[in-house]
Amino acid sequence: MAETFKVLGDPNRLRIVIAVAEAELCTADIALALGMSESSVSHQLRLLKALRLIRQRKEGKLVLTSLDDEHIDDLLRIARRHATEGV
Amino acid sequence: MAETFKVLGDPNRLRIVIAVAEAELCTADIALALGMSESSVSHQLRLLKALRLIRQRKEGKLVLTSLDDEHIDDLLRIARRHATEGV
DNA sequence: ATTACGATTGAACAATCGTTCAATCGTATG
DNA sequence: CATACGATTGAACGATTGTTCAATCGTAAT
Repeated sequence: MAETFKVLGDPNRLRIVIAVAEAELCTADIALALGMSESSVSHQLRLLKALRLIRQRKEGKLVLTSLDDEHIDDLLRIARRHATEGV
Repeated sequence: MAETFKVLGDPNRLRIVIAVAEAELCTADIALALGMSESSVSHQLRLLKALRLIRQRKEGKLVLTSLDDEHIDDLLRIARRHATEGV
């Protein structure tokens, strides 16, 4: 449980999760969209996958990443509400 | 948002949150229940309070801590389900 | 006023973390 | 086969983190 929260606790990792929650993206596009290096994105994707926050499938030489399940969406939604409501 | 997740991402802090989700506790009792030093608990409570995960009220020389709102309970429930379902 | 005790604080330390860099792998395409 | 490119990996570095320790504060009781 703590590990699930911990991976979501890094700003860049959270941005990755939010990005792939909206659309299935390849590693390079995530890096481009967030202004990160591909290397860094790849490192983080491995962590996110290990904790089953994301799912990955290969298509040619691209690796496409998307959210793993609905729980993650729920976590994002509730955390956003909590963070927002404080004004 | 990331800070909310981050603060729940430390095992001891998460245990504190879970403990006070079940009952309103004073700092010393949390320390006793979790086998932590009072100092460490106090440091972590300050963080948890800063991010509005917990609420505190004074009663004599005791400081009683409880969960701040329902969102936190929801986050705990969903994260537990996600962590558990992987078998 | 003194004692006792719960609570808080700040400094310091070891441990963990996230990024960068360079090298490498895998797979299409020329 | 050779090239190009997306992706991954491991080592290394600086930065951040959580705990401990000692000192201090606040309040209630003697």
